[in-house]
Amino acid sequence: MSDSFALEAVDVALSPMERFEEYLKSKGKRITQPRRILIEHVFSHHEHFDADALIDELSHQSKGSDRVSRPTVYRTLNELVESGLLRKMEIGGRAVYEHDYGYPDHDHLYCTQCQNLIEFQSAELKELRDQVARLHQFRATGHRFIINGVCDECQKKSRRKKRRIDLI
Amino acid sequence: MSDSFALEAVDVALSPMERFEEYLKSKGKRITQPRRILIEHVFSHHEHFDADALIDELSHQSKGSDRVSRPTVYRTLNELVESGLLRKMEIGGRAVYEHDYGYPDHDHLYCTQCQNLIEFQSAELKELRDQVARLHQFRATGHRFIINGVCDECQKKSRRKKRRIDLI
DNA sequence: CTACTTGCAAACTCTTTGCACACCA
DNA sequence: TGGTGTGCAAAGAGTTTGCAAGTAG
Repeated sequence: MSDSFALEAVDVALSPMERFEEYLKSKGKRITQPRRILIEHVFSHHEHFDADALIDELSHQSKGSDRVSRPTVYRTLNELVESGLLRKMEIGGRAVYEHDYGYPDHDHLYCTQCQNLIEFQSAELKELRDQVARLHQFRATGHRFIINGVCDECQKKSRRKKRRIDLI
Repeated sequence: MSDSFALEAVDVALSPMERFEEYLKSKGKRITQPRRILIEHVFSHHEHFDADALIDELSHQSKGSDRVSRPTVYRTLNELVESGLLRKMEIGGRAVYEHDYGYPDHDHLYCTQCQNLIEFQSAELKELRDQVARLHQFRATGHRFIINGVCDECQKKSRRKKRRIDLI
């Protein structure tokens, strides 16, 4: 899954690993090898991903040293979300994760053809959100805004295909 | 699940049942008893609901005359979405449906405490959406905007509870 | 040492599908 | 009558859980 890399990373004092260790300590949890492997892996790429991809990469590989089991992948993903390192969203019935820590707030364009998520930022949206919330005496803690449609790439592909058909 | 009823229904020429019959005919599908029961039931209340609620109400009841089986509930829900009568959204991993036909476009505030969906309309949001899409050469076909947080009701409840604890 | 973690297998939830019978047009 | 639709049971996808063995602190 390739993404748009238009957004700049935010400067953060601690690395994701360090931040996760803080979180674990604060909860009386332990810094274990599987947790280390998983977070290392997750923060080495900057993409949207789902649990299945992670399981393919970490669990299905036969070499034993840096293998992480399916349940541990799920358990750790939940911890990463709870600790604020990852953001989780549901698209088409499955959970999709992305970096949250060290990454600016943003929303997404979702191409229903190629399934790509394109990120964008909008200050106006945040204002609009708070304005709506205020109007309803609602204490907003977050939001999810996804614009569905067809990305530039896929539109071009469709046009090319259509032209080919027209020639017949 | 009780909702806010702030939104006015839009005038439509055909009843949902009639509209669905049109759709079925156009697809060479048949107007059957289970489909009639389901749509009648769905459009008699004006609430957000999930497949499970419908199955409880239509499938688990033992009396045989207006019973609809689980698979037929799912099959018909998909047809209702495809025909434009219902809108489907995913919240917390499960599908939630609401009336689309004869109901204005809107978005939602989602209370993470009581799970209620509160509807709101915003023309600005639509403009914002189209503006963002244009900027990315994206052909927008729809969007989903959900503001998460705590509704007025639940904030009041929390405050009452907090006060009781403070008194101890 | 002791409580927290892991991996395995199995359970669970939600949704879809194969198939024989039923039914609408 | 012929093709659709239905209900049943069972399969699937995605995720969680119980438990015995392993390991961090």
